[in-house]
Amino acid sequence: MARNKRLQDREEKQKEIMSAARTLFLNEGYDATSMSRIANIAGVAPNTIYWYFKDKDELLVNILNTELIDRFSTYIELQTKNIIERILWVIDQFKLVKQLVTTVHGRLHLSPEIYIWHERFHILVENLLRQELIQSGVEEGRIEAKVKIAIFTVEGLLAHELTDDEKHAICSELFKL
Amino acid sequence: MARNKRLQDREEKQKEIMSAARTLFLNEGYDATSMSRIANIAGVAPNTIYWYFKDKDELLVNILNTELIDRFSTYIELQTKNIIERILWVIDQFKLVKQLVTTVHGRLHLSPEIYIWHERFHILVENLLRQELIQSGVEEGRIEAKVKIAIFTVEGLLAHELTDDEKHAICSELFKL
DNA sequence: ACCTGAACACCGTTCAAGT
DNA sequence: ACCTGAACACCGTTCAAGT
Repeated sequence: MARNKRLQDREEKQKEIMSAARTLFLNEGYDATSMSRIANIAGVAPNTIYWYFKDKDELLVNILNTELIDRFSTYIELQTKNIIERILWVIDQFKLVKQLVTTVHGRLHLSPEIYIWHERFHILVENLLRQELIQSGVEEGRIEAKVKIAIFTVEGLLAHELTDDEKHAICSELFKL
Repeated sequence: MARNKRLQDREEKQKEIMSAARTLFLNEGYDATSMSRIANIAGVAPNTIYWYFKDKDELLVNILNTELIDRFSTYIELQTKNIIERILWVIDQFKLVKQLVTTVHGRLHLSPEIYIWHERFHILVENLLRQELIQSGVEEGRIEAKVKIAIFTVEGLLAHELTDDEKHAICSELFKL
């Protein structure tokens, strides 16, 4: 199975590069992380990364996707807790990705890949919030506006440093009525 | 008045640089605008900018401040219209600055100047929204949470492209009850 | 197919040298 | 005081050349 061996090697190398990029992106931020540093940690030449990924943006989108899948699958197993606790959990989880929220917004109109990823992400989260709002008994006509307010608030809570008490008060207010 | 002449020249040159930077920052974005292009339009050598401004971030903060003062002073004269119209006006005004909202959030932790500016800006807008919410009769205990939700929503409306109807529905929902 | 050294066309910023 | 040319230490990315 030479074919499979090759494929496995390729995936492994890809994962090494992504893992190096992931830690750097999360700790230092996207702009502050150079391809050279990623390559250094992954143990390859800087231009080798371009064999596995089209460019820096595609590398970011790949990391965002695996990150999203990981968190989302554990979210599903959280249906026992109440709405506010679930939303707070989401915010807490995404604290790590906080740096990248701003990066994504900033690169929307520079990278088509990121634009598409962002659209998909919003639809996903909006569906999730809509379901939560329906379940908590918000009347039909107000749901769409409330969904938008909710997602903007979640983004705000990610972008700005607030205390746990403030976060809790805001989430309660969000799902009141 | 050689002294005054000098001062005037200095301010004029500063304004020329800021005006060049302003148009480029708003149209192309902060990162996409190089100091060379700014210098080119302002008619100076790239490094001359550093005689007038400490660095690119300080240049941005200066532009943000004059922009803020301009818009804010006309906002004061808007007290006749109702709350929703006033907020929609704010969002419409800041559409131009949209690009820079993301930039500011992205550079918060890279530049102390921008960090301080952002804090001041938030306090200003929060005071404004708090006043609006008090006037529309929101009960004491819920005001602080509602203020945060309102400011996050305004930021969200700036960062994301929505239709006028959606914007209106969201603002009405924000100031309901 | 996979990886690299060298190069390209940029950055923001500094500094010695000019006026 | 004001302005500049030249240089510095970077970027992300490309490409011809190797295995």
